[in-house]
Amino acid sequence: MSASGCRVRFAPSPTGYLHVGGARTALFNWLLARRSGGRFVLRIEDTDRSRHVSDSLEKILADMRWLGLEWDEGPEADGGADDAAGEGDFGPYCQSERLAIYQEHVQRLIDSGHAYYALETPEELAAMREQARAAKTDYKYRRPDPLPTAEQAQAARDAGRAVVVRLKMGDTAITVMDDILGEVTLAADQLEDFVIQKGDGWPTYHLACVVDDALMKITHVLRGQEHLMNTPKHIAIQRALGFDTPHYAHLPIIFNMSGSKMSKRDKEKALKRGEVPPEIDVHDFRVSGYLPEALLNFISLLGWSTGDDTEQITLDETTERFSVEGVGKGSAKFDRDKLLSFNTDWAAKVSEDRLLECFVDYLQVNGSPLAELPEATLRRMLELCKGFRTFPDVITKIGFAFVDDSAIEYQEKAVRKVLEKNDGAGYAALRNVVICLESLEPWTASAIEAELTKFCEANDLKLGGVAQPLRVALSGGTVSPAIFDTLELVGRERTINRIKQTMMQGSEQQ
RNA sequence: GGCCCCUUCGUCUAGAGGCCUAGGACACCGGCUUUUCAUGCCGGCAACACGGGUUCGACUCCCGUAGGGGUCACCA
Repeated sequence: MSASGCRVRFAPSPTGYLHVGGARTALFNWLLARRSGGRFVLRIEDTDRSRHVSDSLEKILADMRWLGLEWDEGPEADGGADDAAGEGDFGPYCQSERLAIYQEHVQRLIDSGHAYYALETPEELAAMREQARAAKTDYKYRRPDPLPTAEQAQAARDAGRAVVVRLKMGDTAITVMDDILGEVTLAADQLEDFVIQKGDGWPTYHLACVVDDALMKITHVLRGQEHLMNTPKHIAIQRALGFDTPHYAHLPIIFNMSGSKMSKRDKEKALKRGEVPPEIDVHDFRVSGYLPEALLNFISLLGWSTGDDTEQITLDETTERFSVEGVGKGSAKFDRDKLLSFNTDWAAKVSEDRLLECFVDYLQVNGSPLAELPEATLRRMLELCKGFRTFPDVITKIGFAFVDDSAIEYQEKAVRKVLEKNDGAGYAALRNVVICLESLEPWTASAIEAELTKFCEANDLKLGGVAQPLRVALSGGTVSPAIFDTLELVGRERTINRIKQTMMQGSEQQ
């Protein structure tokens, strides 16, 4: 796209957390704005009060910020807006605060003969649809003739009936010029007079969206392909109102590996089956210990590619390379394995400071007491667990170092294999090594390494012969970071204590 | 069902008529490294949905078929 200074928008409905599909849409819009030196507008589409979920605006803003997709205009914008509200020059940016604007435009359409009052109730409409379905014919709303007058509409309202406003569709086909899909034409007989103002006086999505895009001077609309069939309606409204039509680009839809649409439903279903629910919302990935860098990078490659063999690139590099033309037409499946791989690589790649920052966020968002650990300790944990895939792996691997000695659970399998096998060779190793450890000075990884190496030579053991028993003694299982570092981190006192505790349990059983 | 969109390895994709013996990444399989678990390194398996055209030549262009998806609300 050669256009410069694109004004784009991301327009979520406040119905919960930000969905990954929405995040991809937000990202592409953000990318286009940054790439063209334009503005990224965040607009909240909350015209349906019945669907409103409390807190969801805050949640969406938090998710956007976590991803690093800052918006220039919109609620709590930090784009340096100089208007009173600090949101931007074309606010308000929540549709719930723009009712008068919509009603004014609806009135204009009525006055100009482009729209009319319609008196059918939802029940009547549903019955007509049902009738058509039973007769196996296509239902299409038929424009009343003559049209209800303003007086009739008022009389209906006075009688307690809700009155809607519909837009008159012309009798010519409408062609969408899509920057990804090309020309898409919808024949005139496929278009019907649709509702632009609901019975409660609020605009429908179509009207609000078009009016806002025009008033907010949006030049490019990037949205999901599920909106493709809405676009002719939007173009019709634009024409009736005398607005310019922005560029449109409909992004391919993101699916599950199973081929179904990714939805919150998946979480409920998994829960019902007693499975771990899959991450669907951005917040889910945050809680599961993914890095924003990895999620963003992975998501950017859903429907778009760098054009060469490079895949792992920063947001800045993505911005440099991104173009709407480079977006593919086909839908994409969300491959969690690949995301996991990306996360592993990003965790190994970002700076220590950044990794620490993300780790702390992970711990906090999960309400973990480990969040209170000294920074140096958290850094050490991260360093010892290098190669981890997501943050929970770190806890799994080294979390035992931060619990009470009495909380260690000894895994039966590990005890049998590492301690009891060969006439209790593991116990024997522990019994002997604990003596060396008790007097070792200083208690550092290198000193421990020297001591254990010496110990192995003296006892004709391989390192594993003592490292594994120590692992079981300290953690209850067979997995930990390098044994010397682990001992250092756990500390002498607790190391000795856990070894003795292990031996005691062993002798009880014998 | 009507309309619309889509179709390269299992998955994400590169490919814009000869560069293709179709490239990369994830997954998978095998090997190496290793005190455990990971990580890392090396190697391997694996695709142009099908059928017609057009062309000296089609993964690339056209038509059809099949399959997948979207949409048909006073929800966005």
